[in-house]
Amino acid sequence: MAVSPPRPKDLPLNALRAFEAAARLGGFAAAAQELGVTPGAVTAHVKALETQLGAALFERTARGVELNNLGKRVLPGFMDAFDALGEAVQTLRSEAAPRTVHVATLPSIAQLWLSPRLPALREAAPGISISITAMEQPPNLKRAPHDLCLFYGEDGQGALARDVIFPVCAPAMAQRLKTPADLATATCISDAAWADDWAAWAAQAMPGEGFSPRGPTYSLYTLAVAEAVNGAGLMIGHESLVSDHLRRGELVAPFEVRVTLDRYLRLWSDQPLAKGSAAARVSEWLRAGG
Amino acid sequence: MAVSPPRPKDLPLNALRAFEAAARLGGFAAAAQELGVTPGAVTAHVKALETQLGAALFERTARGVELNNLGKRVLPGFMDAFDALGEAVQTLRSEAAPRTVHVATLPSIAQLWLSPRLPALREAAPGISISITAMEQPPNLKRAPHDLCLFYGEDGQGALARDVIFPVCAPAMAQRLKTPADLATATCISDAAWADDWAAWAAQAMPGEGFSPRGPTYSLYTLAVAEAVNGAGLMIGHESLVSDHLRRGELVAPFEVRVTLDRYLRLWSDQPLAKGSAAARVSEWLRAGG
DNA sequence: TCGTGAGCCTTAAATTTGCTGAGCCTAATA
DNA sequence: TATTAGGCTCAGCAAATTTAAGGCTCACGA
Repeated sequence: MAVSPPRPKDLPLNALRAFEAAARLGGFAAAAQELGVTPGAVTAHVKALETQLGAALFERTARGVELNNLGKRVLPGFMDAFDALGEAVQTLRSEAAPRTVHVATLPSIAQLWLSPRLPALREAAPGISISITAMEQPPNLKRAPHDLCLFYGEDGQGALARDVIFPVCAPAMAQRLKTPADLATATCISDAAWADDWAAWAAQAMPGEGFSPRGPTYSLYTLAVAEAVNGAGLMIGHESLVSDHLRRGELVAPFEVRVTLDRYLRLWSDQPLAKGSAAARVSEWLRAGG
Repeated sequence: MAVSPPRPKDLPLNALRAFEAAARLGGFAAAAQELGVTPGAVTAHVKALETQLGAALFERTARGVELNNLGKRVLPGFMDAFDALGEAVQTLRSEAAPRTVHVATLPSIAQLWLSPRLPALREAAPGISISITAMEQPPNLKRAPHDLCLFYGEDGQGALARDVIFPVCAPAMAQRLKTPADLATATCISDAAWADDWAAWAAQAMPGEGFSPRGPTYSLYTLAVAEAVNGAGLMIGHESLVSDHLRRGELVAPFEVRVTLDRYLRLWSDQPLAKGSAAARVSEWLRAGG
């Protein structure tokens, strides 16, 4: 009933986006990651929103947050709205920079698979500029500013190659390794993100032996590859990522057994790519095998 | 081709909203008003957006700005997206505060028409809290946080009353006024926003005389009414706004001629009001004549 | 059952970002 | 030539974000 101040400010846009992300992803930390901010910022946004509304949207438990009834009722509307906004932004981006393609991919794929193909790609598609963003998790293409995603995934949709793994090492070291049993005395490098690789391979190569690798763990696969080349030990090679090193002889596969995982190197986009667009041309070129 | 920084920030939301508002309304100043910020902030937002895109969205002329081709192509997508977002926000507001109704109206209507009805409305609808925001122009209900708009307008949709005007003054002064010709020697108060009222009335009451009022102009109609009650002069009364003063005898209409304008006191909302919602109940009560 | 560790949110202070408000500039109007 | 309307610039200040520390549970193992 009060006469409000001259400028009744609308609900803050960024707070609404924070709410939508947190609600959709089921937590403030996940939302913070998607939005590229810290969890504290999400906390502040949601709290500001709830204060301004005079009603809570989440139930706080020490184990995280959960949408309450009000939040559940309004979430779909916001998801649709932000989806529409994301599409408009994608359109804007591609119309504003029609000759630029943004690719999101794993750091290891970026360096070991994509980077070696770029010179030929630039030659095949002159005038197209390719920007690569390395990240650990595939982004939500409806929200993030990327045209193409290139990641490993269970889904076969848009697969470029099956994920095939096998131990690799420097040629000098391979001479001492005759059978998988020789691994017991060798240094086995692990990658933090793909910690299960050794076990997955050993399950087929040395069934029933419960192998667990002993050796250093690197957080960057690329670093592990460099160390293996230097003779620091064996590591699990992903065919797509080490084929260049194998061809050049910097790495060799000392054992016969290759394990095909239920996982694919996938290249995908959100909306169907506009025919003839830069993103479509890059995608086709990569699919055609470079 | 460069590997981007870890957090490729998306396009800033507020800048997109500024662009959408400026594009839709055809100027930065208008957008600034709708958004409740200064034009300088809109300038900065749009510039930031254009810089980040690497492409202009507006053509700058000294006479204002105009959308360029790129802007024209992407505007519809953003209008749809922000419309959807506005609807989601409206839903959120009404679900979060189901017993509150936000009304946007002219300051004069707020004080002279709405305010006198509020006590009875509160009694008829206990538990509903009514918040009134006074503004000169009807807000865009798709964007502004209001449930109901109450303004004069040409459109008859949702009309509560026709706009009928006629001179009014304090009773003491009325005794000296026998015919409209006596206006020549009287003080005729004008309202800045309704500067044409005297001419519109005179055109019918004193045809062919080219009457133009001499006397002070007030920017607030309510203030003009108070001055008229004090005997400061005659003013044009709008029937809906001065009927209470006439009934109480604080003002009288010295002449017979009443002019019915092609204008209505209108009450409207954006989305159809949910049956039984607080806004719907208030709207019905006001339409029923209080 | 009790510690211990990990995950997740919150808080407070420091920093960065963005807003305002007054003045300047340009072009169209009178 | 004066005036008006609209957008731009920049110094000073307010608001949002980060950073770092803290608290609260759950899950695990003794």
